[in-house]
Amino acid sequence: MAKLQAIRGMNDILPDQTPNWQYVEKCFQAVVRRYGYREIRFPILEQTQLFKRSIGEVTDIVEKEMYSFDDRNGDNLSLRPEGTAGCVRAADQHGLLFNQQQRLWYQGPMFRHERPQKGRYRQFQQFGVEAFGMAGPDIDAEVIQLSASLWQDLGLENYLTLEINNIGTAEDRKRYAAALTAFLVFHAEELDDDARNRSHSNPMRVLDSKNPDVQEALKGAPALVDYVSDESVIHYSELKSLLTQVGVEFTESPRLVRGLDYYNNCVFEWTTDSLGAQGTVCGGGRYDGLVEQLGGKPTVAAGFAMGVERLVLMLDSLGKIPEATAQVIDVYMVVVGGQLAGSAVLLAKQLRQRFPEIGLITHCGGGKYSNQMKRAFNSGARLAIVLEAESEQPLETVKIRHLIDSGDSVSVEIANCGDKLAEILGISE
RNA sequence: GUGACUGUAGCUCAGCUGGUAGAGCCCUGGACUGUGACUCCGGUGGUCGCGGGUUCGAACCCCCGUCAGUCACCCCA
Repeated sequence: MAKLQAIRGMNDILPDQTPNWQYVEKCFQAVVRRYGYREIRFPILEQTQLFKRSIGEVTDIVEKEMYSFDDRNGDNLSLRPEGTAGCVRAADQHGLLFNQQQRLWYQGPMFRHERPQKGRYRQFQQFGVEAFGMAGPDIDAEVIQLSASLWQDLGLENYLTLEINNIGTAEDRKRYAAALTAFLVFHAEELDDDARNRSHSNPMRVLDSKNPDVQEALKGAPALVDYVSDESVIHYSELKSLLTQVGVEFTESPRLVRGLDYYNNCVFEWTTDSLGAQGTVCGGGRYDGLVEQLGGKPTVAAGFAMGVERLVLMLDSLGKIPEATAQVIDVYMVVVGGQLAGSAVLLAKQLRQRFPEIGLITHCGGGKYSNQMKRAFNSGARLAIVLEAESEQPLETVKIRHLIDSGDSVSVEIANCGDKLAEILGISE
């Protein structure tokens, strides 16, 4: 019988790696707290319709990457491929949006059926923030600044670059898309199949094609800038001014087009060249029309999401994860002789009650002294408490041995073990 | 979804032109050591990703399929 294995593209994160994740999570939570964002949690499963209506019917995500299925009631459900749609649905359903401002954050797994690759998995973890009810460019700037704060805390500020672009309003893009389609149809012979197919369905996606021939053909194509309304232009230039004032560097990328339909006005991406082909670590922008599109009252919004796997990969390869994040044990209790098991569990219980912060492993499974000591050293503990019977008499003393500093050991009466431990570990009660 | 490369013990790898597998580390037993780590001796562990085909016989420098990984395309976080 073949061994069962994890679903392709869905990874187990093992104990050696989890401290790295906890480190990133801790940093992220510290930053969002600093900016006054509150956590929201919403289901991993939603009606497929939610994603079709928000992300867009003709996007790659909806067309070929969603995990969709009929449940036992015959409802068509999908594992969420991103967080914004569910966040909007949840916030609106519970009346958090109408006539209000909200700063929200979330974290959790997303699912897309893509071919796995470094930094791209079928189940992947995202952090995101969404801000509702604020129309000005100041909230756009805040959201971007928040992400920049995180890079600073993680020590990544020199490894990520910010690209921004103004994609105008939905109306602007409708007019632009028409003009672009006309251009692409005229130049159809110079395009590749992929570009040709998109000329009608999603012409703006053709713009960021990596095919040099396509890029060559695009010379002379109508520019989005010329179709963007004055209002958008002003909003965008105010955002740029704010970013400059706050010291967030950026480059403008006229070709930056996000793959989800709900974005409008300013969009942005943080990218790195240290992750190979999956260079985008964080992306977002404004989505003023989405709430209404999903049936809510018109509510402006902006937000972003970042890929945690990519961040962890980056931090790991750059050596930016502090040593101290790994979980360590403080005390390893060595128990030689089966008749001491009762004394051991009792002492351990008392110590754990008295020092709730320390980590204490009691050796289980018996074995001779030398092997237990070996485990004690390998555990990384600072101290070993040694319970060893000298005779048939009840145990009166234990040894406390330094494992890291000196190797010295002291004998203490079992009743005074806690006091001695507090003294050595410098715990004040 | 497309292409290229890769897949041998828990880990890192070796295996000459086809004849049914080895090393180091790890783990473990013992010796030694004033009770772990040095040194010495011994041991566990692999139907060579899986399934077929070619061959008297393939881990193999043969073929096909399949699964998985890596990288690129694509996509996006």
